[in-house]
Amino acid sequence: MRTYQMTDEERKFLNTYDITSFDRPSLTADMAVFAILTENETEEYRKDPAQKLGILLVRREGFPYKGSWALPGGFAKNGESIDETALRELREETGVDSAYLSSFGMFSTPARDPRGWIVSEGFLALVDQRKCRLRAGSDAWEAAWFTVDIRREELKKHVLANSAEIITKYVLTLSRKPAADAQDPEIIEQKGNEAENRIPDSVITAAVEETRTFSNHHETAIYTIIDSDGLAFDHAEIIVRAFQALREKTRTDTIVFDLMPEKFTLYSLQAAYEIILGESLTTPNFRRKIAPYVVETDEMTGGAGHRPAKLFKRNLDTFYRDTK
Amino acid sequence: MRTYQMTDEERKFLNTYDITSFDRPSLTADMAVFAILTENETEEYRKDPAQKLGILLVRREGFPYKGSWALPGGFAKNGESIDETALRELREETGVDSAYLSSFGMFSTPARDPRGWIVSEGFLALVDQRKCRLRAGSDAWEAAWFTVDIRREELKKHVLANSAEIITKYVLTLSRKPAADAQDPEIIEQKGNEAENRIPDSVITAAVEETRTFSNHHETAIYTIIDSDGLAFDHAEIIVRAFQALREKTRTDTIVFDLMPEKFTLYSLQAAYEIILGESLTTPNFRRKIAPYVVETDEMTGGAGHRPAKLFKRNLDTFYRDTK
DNA sequence: ACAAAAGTGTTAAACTTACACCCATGC
DNA sequence: GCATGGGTGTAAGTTTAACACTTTTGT
Repeated sequence: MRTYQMTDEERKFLNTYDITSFDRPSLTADMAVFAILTENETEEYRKDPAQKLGILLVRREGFPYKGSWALPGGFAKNGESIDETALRELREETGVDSAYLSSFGMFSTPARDPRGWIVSEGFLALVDQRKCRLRAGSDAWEAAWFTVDIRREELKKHVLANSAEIITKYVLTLSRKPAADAQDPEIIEQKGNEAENRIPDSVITAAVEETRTFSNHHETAIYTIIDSDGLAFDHAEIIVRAFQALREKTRTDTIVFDLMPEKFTLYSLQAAYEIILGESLTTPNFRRKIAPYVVETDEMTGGAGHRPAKLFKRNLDTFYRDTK
Repeated sequence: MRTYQMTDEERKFLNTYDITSFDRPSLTADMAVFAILTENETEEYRKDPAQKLGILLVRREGFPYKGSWALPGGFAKNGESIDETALRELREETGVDSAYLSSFGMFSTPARDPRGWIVSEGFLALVDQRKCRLRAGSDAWEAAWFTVDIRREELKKHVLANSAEIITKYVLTLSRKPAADAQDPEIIEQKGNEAENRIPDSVITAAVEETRTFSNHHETAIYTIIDSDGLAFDHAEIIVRAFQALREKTRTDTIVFDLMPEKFTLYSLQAAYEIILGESLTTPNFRRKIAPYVVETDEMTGGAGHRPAKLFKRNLDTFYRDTK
């Protein structure tokens, strides 16, 4: 029971209160939807197809940044929470309505959108690519998976007695996943279009500079988009920050399972970790670490030019147990 | 260099684009400003004064929730980022302009504010109480420190084969810090007021229920305010979530230093950790752990009924070094 | 046969945890 | 003397990290 009681005086205040008389921003949810993409089969019968980190982008149909690729997302509606906005957008864009979803920060740099004052809450979404059914949303006429490659480069490290400045450059390379072939049921609805659009603008590059300043015992990070070729708005920055959030959460939580199909081999799970963390892990150690979070099934893989592997699934017991 | 070029067609679009024709929310930054409060001296000459976790609240001057206590905060202005809003509010409210400051999530439940569609970004701020100079902001006529006590209570744990529901109740008790006495320079400006306000409504209680649902391998947390006596809006929920963020960050980062004065004893640092984590730590182990983050000064405490302690300060070297 | 992935065991080093112990001070 | 906080050492237990090794498959 809420003990707050409204008085007549207050009721009168609220009736005459006009919130629209104050300047206020539009609010959007921008979605960084990650998945593990499986490269096309190689000819070598032994070698497993390579796995890559993928992100979902949509091509902008209208101004501004018409024709550029952007993160899926959309405006919040009155009467829904921002999480509901994010879930609605995810559903519209991928057809998936249950996925790992969490916000990782607000993007509100002045003039980040030429249309006016628009702030975005960034959301990290992890999906199993094979469950996605891409289709065009209201503001976009094409949705596609891009592989993500983020190269980190430390440009400058200035450490003084009681202040420091560390500049890091993130070089983003997003490559459009080779067009879905016939047997791939991924694309359901996609407006066929002019020849111009068939030209595969398959690689997007961008560079974001992160300036971390330490002074007065506090850290501030500022991001500047150095170069953004074919990516709309400040989405290059949002992608970098989303990837950082993904890496951070991968280290601390067991969220990688959300990128996997229900049943998976331990090797593919390890590969997913390695892709996100950007380092190779030693198999025995990795297995010991994830052992509590998986359970063996009685199914096996087969048909590859090597020893078959047991299929595992998530151990739900330890999933619930992590209640601090 | 930004390679995006605007066409005439796009310029025309933007000139006629009216962002105000869409429904949009007001945006505020709500600040959970934490500090370590030192209780009044005890009579026992040996015993050090107790330390408590404190939070800054302001009493609302206008409707709605007139007379209730609320988190400090305010509306974002066009032309500033939300972090700038937060820093501006912190400065206005405490006089502090350099502090640990980070956002911990958006609050956007429909109807959370009776004035209309208002969403808030929650900010965690950690300050050294002794550096604060409280004063009234534009919307509040009184600011005060409250000690924070959050009691956790697991109400229900329903774990099935592949779903679970865990309900936890957080009972909040906020006690106004005994009025500043003469030698305390904390309060600079404070509008003196009617006798009614002298009655010390010194204790605020509230209860928030957290429902964590696990289904489809995903976790969702929903917060419901069960009882909020004297706290405005959904601020009881924001305080609980801010405290969770504080505890989480205390475990992973070295943010506790931001609550401490420049020079401190290892015991007071340990006490700060214990207050936040809600558990007692063993001294030798604690010291080993924080040893890399502190450096000895040549100063000592004295005058208490026990052995004097060395004063330490933060080791800035390791502060910068944590660059992953 | 052999390359690629699947999978196990062993050991040293690092870190965590628990606990036992002594020191210095003001009254 | 003694309660209180200040401070150190040691040893057991656990976790992490590195590496060496065997197994199974399709061509």
